[in-house]
Amino acid sequence: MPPTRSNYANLQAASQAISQSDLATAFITTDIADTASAVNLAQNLAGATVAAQPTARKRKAPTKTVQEQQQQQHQQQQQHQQQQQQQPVAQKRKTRTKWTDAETNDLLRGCNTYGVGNWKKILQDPQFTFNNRSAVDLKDRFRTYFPDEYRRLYPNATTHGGRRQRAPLPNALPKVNRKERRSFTPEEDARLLEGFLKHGPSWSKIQKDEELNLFERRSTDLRDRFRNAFPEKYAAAGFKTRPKHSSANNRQSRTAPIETVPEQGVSDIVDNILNGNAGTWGADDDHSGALFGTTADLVDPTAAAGGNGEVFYDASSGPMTQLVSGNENKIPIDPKVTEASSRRK
DNA sequence: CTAGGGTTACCT
DNA sequence: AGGTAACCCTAG
Repeated sequence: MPPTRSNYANLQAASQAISQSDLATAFITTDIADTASAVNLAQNLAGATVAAQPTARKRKAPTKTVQEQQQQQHQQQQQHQQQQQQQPVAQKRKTRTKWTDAETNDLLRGCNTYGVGNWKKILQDPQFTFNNRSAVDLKDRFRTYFPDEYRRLYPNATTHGGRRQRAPLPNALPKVNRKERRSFTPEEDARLLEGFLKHGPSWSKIQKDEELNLFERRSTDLRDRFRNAFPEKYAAAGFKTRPKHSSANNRQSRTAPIETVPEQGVSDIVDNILNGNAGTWGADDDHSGALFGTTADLVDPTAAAGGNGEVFYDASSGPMTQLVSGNENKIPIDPKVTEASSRRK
């Protein structure tokens, strides 16, 4: 159905009615001083008021009590009065800003860390940078950029992605983008250890702990480093340490650094914890047998991320196939609800 | 807060 | 002029 057409007609009609005051308002309410932008804004203002009217939402009307209906009616009346009084205090539409590859890459990394759907967390994580985006923007970007994945993850969605197979865009996200190696300093190691004793294997918490000042490192890097620098403590905590080296590959010389994160996923960590293999940090004083305070702690999302910051994006096998479907433990839709609902004593 | 439907700016 | 990416709105 094309409501667009009627709205567009309305918009056109309304645009012609743009007054000088509208333009003036546009100038006042924006910092943009060029006429074109102001006109554009004015058009938006005019269009918005008109378009809002005839656009009947198909969404099911929620069952409201009579009292609620009256309240709503009252609110609408107030709104109406306000609109009539102080004319065009309208809400201007946010100016359109194209998503950069870097942003998209961060979005993906965020999904790796927190799981698809935790947009707020991704947005707030300081290790990711976005250009004035909201959590909804992140969701929208994911939905438009990975329609197939979105549809698979959210089968109830009937728009935005059921449509058309998205153009590949494969090279927009180079798999590599490997950061330059920065060796851990002894000071960093010390603080890392301190953080572990304080928070346990909640690498994201350690990363965010301001006192530890490990901001520059990603949570996964902290985990990798800890496993490498304190293997015995890592093992004592119930995690699998890395084998000395992989056998066949000769490239892995003696000084070979940790190259990739092993297959250990969230469930492994949770299992270890559930089995009581965990270490003695954070002495569960008042947490009802839990070694950590919250479920989120158990399901440390950092464990879900891949190694070395590489985004799980494989153009050859389709967007994010590994990310979302290769291993559910690696990239849960929502870490909170995926694991750890199993009883833990 | 997110999911999901709807809207519109921008590009070709 | 149509398609699409980046927005908005709002139920739950």
